[in-house]
Formats: sequence, C-alpha cells, structure tokens
Amino acid sequence: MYDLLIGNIRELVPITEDESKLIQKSFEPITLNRKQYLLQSGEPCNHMRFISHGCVKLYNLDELGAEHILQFGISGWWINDLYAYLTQKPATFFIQAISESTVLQIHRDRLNELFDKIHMMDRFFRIKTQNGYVALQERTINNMSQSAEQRYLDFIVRYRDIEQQIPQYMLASYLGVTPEHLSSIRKNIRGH
Amino acid sequence: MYDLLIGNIRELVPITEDESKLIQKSFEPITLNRKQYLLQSGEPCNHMRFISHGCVKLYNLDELGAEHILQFGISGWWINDLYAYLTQKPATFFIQAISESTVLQIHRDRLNELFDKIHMMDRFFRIKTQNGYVALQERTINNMSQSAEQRYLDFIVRYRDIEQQIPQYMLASYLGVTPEHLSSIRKNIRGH
DNA sequence: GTATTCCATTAAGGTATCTTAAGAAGGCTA
DNA sequence: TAGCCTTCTTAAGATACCTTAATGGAATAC
Repeated sequence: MYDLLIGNIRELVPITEDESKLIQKSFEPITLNRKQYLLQSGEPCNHMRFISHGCVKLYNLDELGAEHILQFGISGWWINDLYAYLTQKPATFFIQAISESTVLQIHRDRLNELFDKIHMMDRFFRIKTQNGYVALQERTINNMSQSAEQRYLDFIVRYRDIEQQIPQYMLASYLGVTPEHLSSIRKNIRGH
Repeated sequence: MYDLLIGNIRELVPITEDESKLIQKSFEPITLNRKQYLLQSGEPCNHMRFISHGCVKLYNLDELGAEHILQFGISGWWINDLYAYLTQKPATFFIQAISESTVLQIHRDRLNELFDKIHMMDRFFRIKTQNGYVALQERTINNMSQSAEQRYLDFIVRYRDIEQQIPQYMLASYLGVTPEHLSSIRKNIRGH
C-alpha cells in the first residue's frame, strides 16, 4: 500500500531508505466505503491526503445547494481542501468517496516535521504543486476559450481512466454544465 | 529595487544576510516599455519572473486569434508561463507590459543552484505555488458557479489596485466575457 | 494641432446553455 | 419478486452571453 506513495515521491526527488521508512511511519491509512466522507465543509482539515486505491471527488456547494466538482482523485493522486489545510480555517469543500477507497494521510504537524528533516520533501511538494498549478491553468484557459463539447472530448481523451469510474452527471458537474446538457452534447456527437 | 523581492521572500521564510546577497546577485533587472513583450509564444522560457514595478498581462491566443488573459501581474507578483519554464518546451503564452514596468528575473539554472544552496528557497516556492494554486482553485469554482456580473463585482472588490491599472476590455478577457457584455453588465449595475 | 488609433457604449438578432418536467432502464434492497 | 433508488435521456421554453455593426469620446502619434 505504501509502495505507490513512495514511488510517487521517488518519481520526482531522491530519498534514502531511512527517509522512506520515516515517511511511511508518518502516514496513516484510511478506508472509505462508497459515499463516505473523508472531509466535510466546516470541519478542520489537518491532513494531506494521497489516494492509494479507489476514486473520490472534491466539491463544494453553492448558495443554492448545487454541487460543483473541482477535482476527481484516483489511485496515485493527491487531493485536499488546500486552502483549509494551509490556513487552518474550516473546510469549504467536501471530499467524498465515489467508490470504495483507500487513502494515506499525514497530519500537518508530521508533514512539517518531514519538511525540516528531509529537504527533498519541500522540493517534492514544490514540484507537485507546480504541476498541479500548471494543470489548473490549462483547465482555466480551456474553460474560457472552448465549448462544452470540446471540453468533454478533451476530458475523455485525457482522463479516460477517471471517466470510466464516475457517473456522467458528476463529469457534467466537473465540466461546468448540467447533466441534461452533457447528455445532449453526447447525442450530437453520436450524430456527427 | 531588490528590497521588494527580498521582502517578498522574507514574508514567508527566513533567510540570512549572506543568502539575501546571493539571491540578489542571481536576479537581473529588465525594464519594459508599454506594450513591450517579456515573452512571446514559441520562445523558450528560461526565467522565473518577479514584477517590481508596473503592470503586465499573461495571455494566450486561441485558434481564432482571440486573446484570453490568464493572469495580471503588478508590483510584488510573480508571473510566468510556468509550463514552458518547467518542461523547457516553447512558450504557449505571451507576457506583455500594460504600462511601463520593471521585472526582476532569474535563469532556471541560477534558481536551481539556489534551491540546492538554500533549503528555504525550495520552501518559499512551495508555499508561493500552494497559495497560487489555492487562488486559482477559487477562481475555477467561481467561474463554474457564478454569473459574469458576480465575478465582475468580486474582481473589483478584491483587486481594486489592478482594476485601476487596466482597460476594461482586458478585464472582460480575464473574466471570460466580451467587452460588450461587460459594458452591459456595468450598465445594469448602475441601474440597481 | 490634426489625424489616427484605441476604447467604451449601444442595440438587434443569434446561439449555447439552463430550467423544468417527465419517463425509462438498471441495479440494489427488502 | 417487487419496489425503490440512481442514472440517463428527451423536449419545450427561458436566459445569459455572443456576434456584428455602428457611434462618439479620449488618448496617442505624427
């Protein structure tokens, strides 16, 4: 279970065996049933989370109670309400399992200890966050310049593995359209 | 000129006087006239950039040649085509001065040297990128869940200092609407 | 100081997407 | 097996936003 985590880190930075051991000891495993919450809006968010198995969604609710999915997470992805984690304010997002999932999480205090003991952990999270930032920038540009149909087509090519684990109405939420509209987009695509 | 840069770093991490000197030596100043490019699509992007004075925009062009502004940068902000910088692929964005500006920039090789010599520089960019990621997440959620009018009102409250330095059609581009539509939004606001 | 470009505004008609409502298929659960 | 969720689909009418075109004032260049 920890192999995926350590491999994920070693893809980006070198760490020794001792450091690997220390890292593994700092994370705790959590198992989630389908629809179970890992985090709910209003709660404190004191852990950084890595998905080792399954599929979860990060979303918020607007004033009308409508759900907006900001991110999906599958095996090998990091997911969190980063704002709440960093500021120690109550969460504004929910993290909920879409299917049965296993998560490895580390408490902020433990992670900060790792940052002080292992220079490469600062670098790992710097690079990881930079990559996430770049991906989010690209999504922002696409949302600004492309039609919903094009965004849908891009998603199913780029994230085929995610698309196969989630119901269509959640993908609609992520793309920023209604389920009805996504359905009609798919109907049009079948046409041409 | 370097005071703003060093202050920006010391807001987040501690650095010694010697380290501060080393950092200052690693950055080079660039002055830009109005409309001058700091980076153009297709060029290599080998520097990380800090705006010490003025106002610039980061944007791309879509297939139809329409401009989409991803980010503004004013005094005290970092700005870059981060994807091109990290991957060393040709830039896909433009960075252009909106008014006369001064930029401090550091070559990737110099910055990587700093990362190896000064642990806190890794931490500084980790935190800086995390904060940028959080801000971009919030923008993404707002784009998904709010009307153009609400996004406009939010912008002029949150970024009053930027709004006063840019023409309205650029703000429209940033918000993802046409200048005509933003104009009609403002007309409506005057009404109620 | 005049010409020219840039920028904001207005308005009419068009398109993408939403809202609401309804029905049907599939899969759990009792 | 029956019944209930969950999910996807369809369609009609509503709305937000876009496209195009035209105007006038302000800024800039010559």
